[in-house]
Amino acid sequence: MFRSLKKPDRPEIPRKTIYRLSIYSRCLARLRENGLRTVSSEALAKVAGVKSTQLRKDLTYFGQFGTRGLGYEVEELFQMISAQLGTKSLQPVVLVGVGNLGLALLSYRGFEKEGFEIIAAFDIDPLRKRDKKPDQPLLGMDELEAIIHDRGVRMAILTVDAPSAQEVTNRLVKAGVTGILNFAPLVLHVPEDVMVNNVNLAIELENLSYFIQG
Amino acid sequence: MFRSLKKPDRPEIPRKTIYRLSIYSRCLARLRENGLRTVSSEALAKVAGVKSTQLRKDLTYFGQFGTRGLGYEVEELFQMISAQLGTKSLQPVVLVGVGNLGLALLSYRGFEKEGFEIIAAFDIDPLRKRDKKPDQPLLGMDELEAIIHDRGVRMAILTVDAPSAQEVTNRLVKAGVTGILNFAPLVLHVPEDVMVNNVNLAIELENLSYFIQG
DNA sequence: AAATGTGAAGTTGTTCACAGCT
DNA sequence: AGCTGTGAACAACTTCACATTT
Repeated sequence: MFRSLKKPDRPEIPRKTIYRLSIYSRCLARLRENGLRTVSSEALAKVAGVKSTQLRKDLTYFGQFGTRGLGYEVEELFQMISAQLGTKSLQPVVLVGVGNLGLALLSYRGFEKEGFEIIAAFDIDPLRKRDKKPDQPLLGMDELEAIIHDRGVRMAILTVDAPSAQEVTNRLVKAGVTGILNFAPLVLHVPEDVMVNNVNLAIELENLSYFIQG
Repeated sequence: MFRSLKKPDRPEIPRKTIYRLSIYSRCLARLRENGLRTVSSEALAKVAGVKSTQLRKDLTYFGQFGTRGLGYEVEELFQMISAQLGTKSLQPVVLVGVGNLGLALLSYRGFEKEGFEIIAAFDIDPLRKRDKKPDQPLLGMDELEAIIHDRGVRMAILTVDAPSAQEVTNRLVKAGVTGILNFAPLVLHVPEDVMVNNVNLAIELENLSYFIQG
């Protein structure tokens, strides 16, 4: 993933720290399932794949949560991170562009578990025959604005093809969306107060390919 | 995306520069399609979503390619970047884990266009009924090592579920894979000379959600 | 005049070293 | 003794300022 046009909210906390918070949160959930009550920064850092000093530094942005000589309480730390990330309440999300990838994401159960609900999907041709009928309502583009307004949607997953991506983005932004997870392989231009996270699978592969020596 | 356990190959060139090279490459391809012969760093940077100084600095790691007062030749710069990224030859890739997401990636035409070919897919249950029959051979896990050896595969896309991800990774690494694009939501542990690029969609959403103000 | 190329300055993020609790 | 919390040192990356070329 790479990000474009940052919004400098809560500017003191590094972007990467927030990113790692999500990782810590998942690791803590696993530790908790395994019945662990406390964990040291060393141990948690290991499963999260970072250095222990980095983990401790990351946490200091939010306060002090550990007990010296002992470590952190798994449950308490998990709750703190959830609160910070705002993953305690379910967030409505729309998905635009129901091709292969969009369809796969609609049936991906991972989102719900993490506090997001795809409440509707939109496509230029909602009636086209697809491999599978999604569980979510599949609507035409003309209903986009109404649903976003009515449901107070602020986030969108964009899986349309490159040529229409900017135009759809403009509509999303106008309708009130301020966060876009973009799978289209191009750089979206958006106002400063809108945030775009890009996921470009071809670039990830290309990047791997370079570093493992072409 | 985030990266774990870097391999410091060609160490002088920043990781992020390589990442942006992929973006520039796509922008140049578009400009070329539109019939442009030359482009200034200012103009290219704009479509790539970066500052022009950054683009120029990125390019200096590889040499001098521009003409002062004029700009860059689109075709020449594109060729140079392709050569650097090693995207001129087709790379064989395997995909492991044919669930919803894996199936979608198998039909994603974007990879081939960018120089990667998924030559085979593997699943613990290749005969299970799926929404769609992939174009690539869908094989059982017992054939994994043989195919990797025979075809000289060095890269893998990992779309298995979290519990089996580490075990599958160990097999991939043992068989000779040195680059893994990991979609499983956990941190893989691999030897130093193996590179993992992680794509975690839930984390991307969570991250957006934080920055747009939970 | 217009644009590149680049050393130096600035900014951001990471790691060290160790003081300070329990 | 063991482990957290953190200022200070360090490293990586970005931007500036401007010399240089066409």
